[in-house]
Amino acid sequence: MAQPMIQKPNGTRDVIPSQMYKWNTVEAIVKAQAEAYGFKEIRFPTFEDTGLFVRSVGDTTDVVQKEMYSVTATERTGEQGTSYTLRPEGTAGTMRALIENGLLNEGLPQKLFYVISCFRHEKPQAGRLREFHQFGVEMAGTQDPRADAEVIALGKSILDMAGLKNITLNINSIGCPECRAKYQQALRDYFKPHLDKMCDTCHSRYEKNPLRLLDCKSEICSEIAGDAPVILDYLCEECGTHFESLKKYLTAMGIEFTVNPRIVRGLDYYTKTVFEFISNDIGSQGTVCGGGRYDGLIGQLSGKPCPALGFGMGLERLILTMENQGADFADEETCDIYIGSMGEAGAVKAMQLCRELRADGVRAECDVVGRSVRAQMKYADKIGAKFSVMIGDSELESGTAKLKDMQGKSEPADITLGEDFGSVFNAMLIAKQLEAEGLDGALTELL
RNA sequence: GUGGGUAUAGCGUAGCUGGUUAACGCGUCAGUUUGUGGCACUGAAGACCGAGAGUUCGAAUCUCUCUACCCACCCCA
Repeated sequence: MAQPMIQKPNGTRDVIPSQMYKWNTVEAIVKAQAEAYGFKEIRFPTFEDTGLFVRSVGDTTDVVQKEMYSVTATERTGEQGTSYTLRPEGTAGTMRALIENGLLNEGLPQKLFYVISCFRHEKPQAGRLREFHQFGVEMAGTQDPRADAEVIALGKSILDMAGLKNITLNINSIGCPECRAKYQQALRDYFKPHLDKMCDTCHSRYEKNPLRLLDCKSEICSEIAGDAPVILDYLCEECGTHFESLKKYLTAMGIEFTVNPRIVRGLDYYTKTVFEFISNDIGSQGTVCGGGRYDGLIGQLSGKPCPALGFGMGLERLILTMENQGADFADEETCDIYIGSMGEAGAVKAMQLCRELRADGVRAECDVVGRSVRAQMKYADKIGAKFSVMIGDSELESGTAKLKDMQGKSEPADITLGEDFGSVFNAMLIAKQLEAEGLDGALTELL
């Protein structure tokens, strides 16, 4: 009896070769834009000490309370009692690495970005996976609202480069710990007389996190929340001017936004600015990019206060939005030349030529199956080879072969199989690329 | 954790008033006279019809249980 096939864990995804171009497209966009804004790539462990996430994300948050994949090291590993957790987000690890490597001593602001996978034990649905991929940026060492505007602008640039439409930017300020405390009290005072009408989860929100009362989707609760006090009215002077400045800079950069006092975010470390880029094209999990300022986090982790901010962008959600909107992805490069063969001597020559071409960076393939000439040509067509050449006894004898352009209709050109094969072929390849880009005419004119 | 939906070859589907070897398209592989692709044609491989029980002479088709996946709540990227 065959054992049942083992399947991928719930909430994970394979990316098969035919889909890889989508990932390559978004990763290229994301990296290019991050670098354009002066951010440097950083890498850090996939798992960290559990305490790092508990302390930064917050021990009352859903992420920490019920969504972390944690293991406790056993005696066997010699680390008995140490608990490790697969990272549920990127900010905590980045900040830990920043502090641990002394980067805050190197000139501020530190501007970092990363492309990572994150893990949360949630029930999967559209745009939500247990292992998901995130592009993130973090800027540390400035409390200036220009930094907030820059970070938001980077997010906007990426979404624009990806060709996304109908993305709304929501911004809000949730203030510093002082003004937030006052606001939370005001919220409790407001909701208290309505509590008996409200849903169960809102009751626990009332106790644990009153800000969450604002975005309950139940009809009654949201109706009550409609007239609730607004945080912006409770901001202290500093937080208020910070927010006003941010809006001014965003406007100056031509970035449209909506002030949405309802966006709150569920990670404890946020202060002042919070924002989300939201799409309506990917189901209920519409936040493609979300982030904000977390001025207290570094101080909490290291003892040395340092303002910082950043965002995370869900790459699956980004790709999903692009797919649903019919956005363009970059084409993958295909085989440059397929060198087919007949007979043992031809096959050997084909292998030799392939090796030479590959040393020059040419994508060259030859038959490794032992197929008929016809079948080899079919294969060359299927893999999208730009050129093909067939080598048999007669070609070896004459020293020349027919180089066929697989896309064009022109007659095959003669090409010698000698030492200049590589350079001659490269010239053909470049000419073809220029033609494809419509530059051949311009080049002729230049010459 | 709570709801709803779906489960037939690699993919997409048909078959669902129970009845012989489960069909079709795409894809894959091979071939269509001697050494050249894209079209067309021929053929082949590939499914114990999600799993397990039950009803029945007989079930992919009816009943029950389970599992997986999808969608939504919650929360977030």
